[in-house]
Amino acid sequence: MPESRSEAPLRPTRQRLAVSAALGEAAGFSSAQEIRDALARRGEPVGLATVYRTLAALAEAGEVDMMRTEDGEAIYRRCSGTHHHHLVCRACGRAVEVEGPAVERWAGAVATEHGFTDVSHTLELVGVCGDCA
Amino acid sequence: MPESRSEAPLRPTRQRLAVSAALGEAAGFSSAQEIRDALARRGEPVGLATVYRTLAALAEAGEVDMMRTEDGEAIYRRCSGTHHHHLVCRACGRAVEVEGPAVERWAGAVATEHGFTDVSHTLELVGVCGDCA
DNA sequence: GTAAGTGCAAACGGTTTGCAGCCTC
DNA sequence: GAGGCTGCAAACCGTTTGCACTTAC
Repeated sequence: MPESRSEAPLRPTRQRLAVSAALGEAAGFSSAQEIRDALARRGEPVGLATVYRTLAALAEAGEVDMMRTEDGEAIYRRCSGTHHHHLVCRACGRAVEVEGPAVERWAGAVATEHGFTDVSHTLELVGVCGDCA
Repeated sequence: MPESRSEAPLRPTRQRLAVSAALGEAAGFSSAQEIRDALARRGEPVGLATVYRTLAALAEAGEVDMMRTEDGEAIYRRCSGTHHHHLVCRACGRAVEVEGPAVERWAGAVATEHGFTDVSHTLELVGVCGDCA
């Protein structure tokens, strides 16, 4: 098997650019379907399959992060410089972005301590917001 | 809405006891299907639907935690007294349990700061362990 | 006896894939 | 011109649900 190093360069087609742009504009995480809908509404229809393929490619290339919602849906966000987490209201769904330098540091320390490298983490807080309490 | 307090007592049927027992014996997380297979192998067949319904009930009752694997499968573990998180090797799947008092505290603080109450959190660390590096 | 619990199989919903045609290099 | 890329629709797969039957109380 020849490759395994840098994969194919990934052609800059209209669809790929559109998906990439949509990801850039979205504030937080978006699901594949949301991206598809947003683009369709904007007059740049892209097949759902293509959205999934593009997202998979971007994730592979390390340009986007992928997470799972509580009910198993995949959601994506462009890998932004600032890494943050979400505090979500389980009643109304409102979400607040929070940063946790302390957590980041702790994660790194724990990983090292156990001999792990190249560690990433996922953290999610779920509760009831003031309005819904 | 009347309820929200103690729900129905949950009848101790053969199936429920079996699922509960299987969860107790499993070291880490198990998927619904794994539980079903394990029970079937042991000669205690339980319908898949029943396994799902039982797990949902146990989760609702706070007796088990539910998480999602990277590919969207739901996995469950009995809620042990000590709340801990997992550091998983993305190559061999080995998992180490870690505790993070700092994280727990941080989560509580952030939640309060934003007016959220009754907050729970999920945290997962994924990396490459020493053996696989 | 009654309502909760169970099994089966069909329905679901998000994701993946096969294939014929289109488009970038 | 060749091979990657796209769209469509069918296939997948874990999970949920409708319904008739069984069982705990």
